[in-house]
Amino acid sequence: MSPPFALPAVLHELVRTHQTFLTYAAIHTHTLDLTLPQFDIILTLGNALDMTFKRLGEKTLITKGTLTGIINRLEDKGLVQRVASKTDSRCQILRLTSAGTVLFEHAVPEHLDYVHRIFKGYSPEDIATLEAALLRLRKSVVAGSCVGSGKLVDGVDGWCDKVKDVCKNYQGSL
Amino acid sequence: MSPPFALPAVLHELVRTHQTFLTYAAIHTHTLDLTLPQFDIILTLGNALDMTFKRLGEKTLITKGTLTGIINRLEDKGLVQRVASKTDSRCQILRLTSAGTVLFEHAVPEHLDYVHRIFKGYSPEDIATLEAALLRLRKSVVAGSCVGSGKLVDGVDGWCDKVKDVCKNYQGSL
DNA sequence: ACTATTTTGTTCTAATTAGAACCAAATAGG
DNA sequence: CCTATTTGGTTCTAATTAGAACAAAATAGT
Repeated sequence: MSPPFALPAVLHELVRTHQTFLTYAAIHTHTLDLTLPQFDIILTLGNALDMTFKRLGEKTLITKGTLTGIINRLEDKGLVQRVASKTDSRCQILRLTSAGTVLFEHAVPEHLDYVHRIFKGYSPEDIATLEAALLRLRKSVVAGSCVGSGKLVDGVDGWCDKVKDVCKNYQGSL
Repeated sequence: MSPPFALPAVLHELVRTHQTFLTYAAIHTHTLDLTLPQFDIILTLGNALDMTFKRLGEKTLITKGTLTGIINRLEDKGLVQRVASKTDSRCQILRLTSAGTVLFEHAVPEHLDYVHRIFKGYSPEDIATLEAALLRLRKSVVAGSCVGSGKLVDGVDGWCDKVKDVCKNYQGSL
């Protein structure tokens, strides 16, 4: 029986599906002695040149305070290096080391094969429909943020901007 | 341009939609000086009697090591109390205090109104379709776990059981 | 009745999360 | 050219995450 006060079942399912996926994906990355965020960064750096912290944060959705710590740990593992930018003294360029590149070339195709198993019974249309449904939901969350004056309750400003910031457009992989 | 190695865009969208929803939901719970996991526990305890740690962990998908810490902090806030079980000395029964009940009665309807804004433009069919699609994805993740012998690579056992454990059936709210 | 196994919640650890405060560098504006 | 503002990355904080190890209690099996 449904309790008298409950979040919509669809949101519960969103959280649960997300958690199940993370658990599944982490099982493989743990065999590489990497956490999911660490692997995500290796994947992102392997696909681009001259990545700054700012760009990496945008692509991986990791906030900058957190990102500094993760990069430190990847540096300690010898997989990532920081290079000072020649054009902006505030910036550092992040690159995979030789070991990081070797890991990228071996582990990423393996991981993608592993992840693609999820969609064994899906048609391309099924995948496109699900992706569109999720995008719609994400846009609705942002739209929900913007109802009214932008204030949820008296005294709480800026929440519309905050959700939009998370939702901001960007290109790139997970 | 799509990078040569990337996770399926639909999974990227799942992660992003989930994060956007959490950010949105947290904006409201922060006005109550509660984090999302804390609020989730208040919501769950307010809807049930005689909740044990085990049952609460199952309903909220919070692992037990984490749950102990969150309950401690809610106890410190005077919102939750532990009561020894009369039937099993290992167990403690978790209940909302008077203050916790007052908070539940005021804050939860407000939060549900806030969350329901997301679905302003959705028909009941839209919501049901999305929920079914997410459930299918979650089941596919579990099915992906079970391909082959249950071993991802040599030396890694039990991952099928691990994902199934996360995916285990249960009733209740988020 | 006894032994072996499982279960419940706690403690502990390493990593991540989000975000504020900070400082130096870059940019905007007059 | 100067002042004000914004930006990029670091440091710091509190909370959460996942999961192993543990001890005591309950259950299973003989």
